[in-house]
Amino acid sequence: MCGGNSVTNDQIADVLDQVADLLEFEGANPFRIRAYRGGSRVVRELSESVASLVAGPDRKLTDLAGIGKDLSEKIETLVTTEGLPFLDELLERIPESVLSLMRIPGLGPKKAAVLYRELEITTLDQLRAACEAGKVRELKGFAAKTEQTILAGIDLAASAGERIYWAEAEPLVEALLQHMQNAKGVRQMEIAGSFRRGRETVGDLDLLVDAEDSAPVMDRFAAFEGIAEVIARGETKMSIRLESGLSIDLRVVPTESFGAALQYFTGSKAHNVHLRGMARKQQLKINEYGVFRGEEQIAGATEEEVYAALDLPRFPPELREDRQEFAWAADEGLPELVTLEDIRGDLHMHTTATDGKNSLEEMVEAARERGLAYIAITDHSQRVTMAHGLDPERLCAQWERIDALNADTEVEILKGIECDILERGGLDLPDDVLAAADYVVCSIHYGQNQPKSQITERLLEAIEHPYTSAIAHPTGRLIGRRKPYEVDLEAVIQKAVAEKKLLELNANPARLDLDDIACATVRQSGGQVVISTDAHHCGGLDCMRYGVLQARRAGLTRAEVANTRSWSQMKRSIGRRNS
DNA sequence: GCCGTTTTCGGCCCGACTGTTTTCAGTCG
Repeated sequence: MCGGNSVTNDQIADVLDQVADLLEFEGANPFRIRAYRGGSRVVRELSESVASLVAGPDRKLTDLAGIGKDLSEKIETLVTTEGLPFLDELLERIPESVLSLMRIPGLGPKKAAVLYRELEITTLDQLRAACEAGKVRELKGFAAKTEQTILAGIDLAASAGERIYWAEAEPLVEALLQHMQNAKGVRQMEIAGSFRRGRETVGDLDLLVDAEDSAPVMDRFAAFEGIAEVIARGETKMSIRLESGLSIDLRVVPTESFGAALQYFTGSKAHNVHLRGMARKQQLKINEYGVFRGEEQIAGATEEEVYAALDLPRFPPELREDRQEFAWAADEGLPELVTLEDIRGDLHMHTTATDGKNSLEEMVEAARERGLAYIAITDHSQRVTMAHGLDPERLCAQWERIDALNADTEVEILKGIECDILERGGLDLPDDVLAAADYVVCSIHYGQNQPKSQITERLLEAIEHPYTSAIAHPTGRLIGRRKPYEVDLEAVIQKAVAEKKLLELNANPARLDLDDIACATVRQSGGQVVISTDAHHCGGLDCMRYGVLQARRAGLTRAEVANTRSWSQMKRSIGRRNS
């Protein structure tokens, strides 16, 4: 196993993005810029480490679509020397801080370059001063209005690019749809964009409306609560910004184009670029109004129609990232993604015995209301003193209550424990206690500052332990506000697959601890994920849908999510020694 | 800079809106 502090995929991708930004600022060939951005995306979304790919003899970087001779050489340089001379050359010509100018809405590379060239502006503070002195309006291509826009945008630039959690956007989306329902002449309405694709976070919202007349729809849109400004308003398109800083785009389209527009505005951009490239090869053209052969529109009213015109299935929005979906469509067909209805049990939750807010009985009742067939009660173990973790005696007392409850409830209650992985390694409860549990999920709460190799070793040992069922928080993202611990996730995933133990995808929307890329890795290696809520109160059980959304983005099917099966089926497939 | 079952050169998704313009470039999604 290769350890050490090798360059991560994210770090490589960041460098490629920075090169793209700088090239853009220099006015380089837009397709060259796109190539760098494309390369960045490929690296960032790759489920294996680029560093190990470079080190290994069997595969080449150029095998990856979008990575050619030049990019592969630059990436290899990055991996082996941890630097990139080409980036250094660019930074000699352009101060890094000018890139912050491009974060101002409406200020792109061309205008930013003019500001730098003519006024030697390199920072937002200098730009503000120049605007206030009226120097900017004197530049060619600028005028008083632009100067005003820039000045107003400088404050926004500080927070630009901030994304909100999908779960935070959800109530806003519902309020917006509710509000827009009363607009005159609305025939269909849908939120598109990254929200529809179920991304963990969303940067803005895209509302698509099918209506005969756009004016009343736009008037209604302008009256949405919390609106700070109308950024633009045309015949078919309107943009607003809320006081919270979030912007919402509205598009009004005719019925015969609604499907094409929905497809177009759902994205992702990379998915659409790929799709349009395919269309071009078939002498077709796709835009937000439909699919066209010459002048003739051959599809557009529904998404099914648009995709069918290209001989493609309607991709679930969660898959539209130009990862593998087109290859799947061409070969074995799209996976049938797991749904919330498939989920039969929740295997991680807490009660008032430790740090939960509701009693055992209340959690069972809440699970019954949500139609779950089984749940595991997994309070903390004794080491977690802050949460009043359970020692063997208290745990056994809880299990007696569970036995009694199981006698007359339709929800099967499993005797579980969230057993701590100790700082020195090993588990927090004796083997004879763990052997008597139905379900043991292990996690790290202490010693998170240890070196990566040591944390990894602790997790690997826990996976190997005969009485464990699953590992919670394998990426270390879940640990409060503190910095997540560092871990060799690939090694953990490989081990879990080999030992037939489960990796938990936590459904907490703000702290998903297996991202879609990690899930995809589990999927590719033939492993199993368990989606759990880690609920600390009854309402927390509702989070299951966020976990399902994340699993769908990773392309996970019903069969690849363990808790879609009955408990008796599921426990047979876990490589845990039976007591 | 990437890519190729028409191509190793010449393409590369496509349209709306704004502001500064005398017909369009820049920006955005």
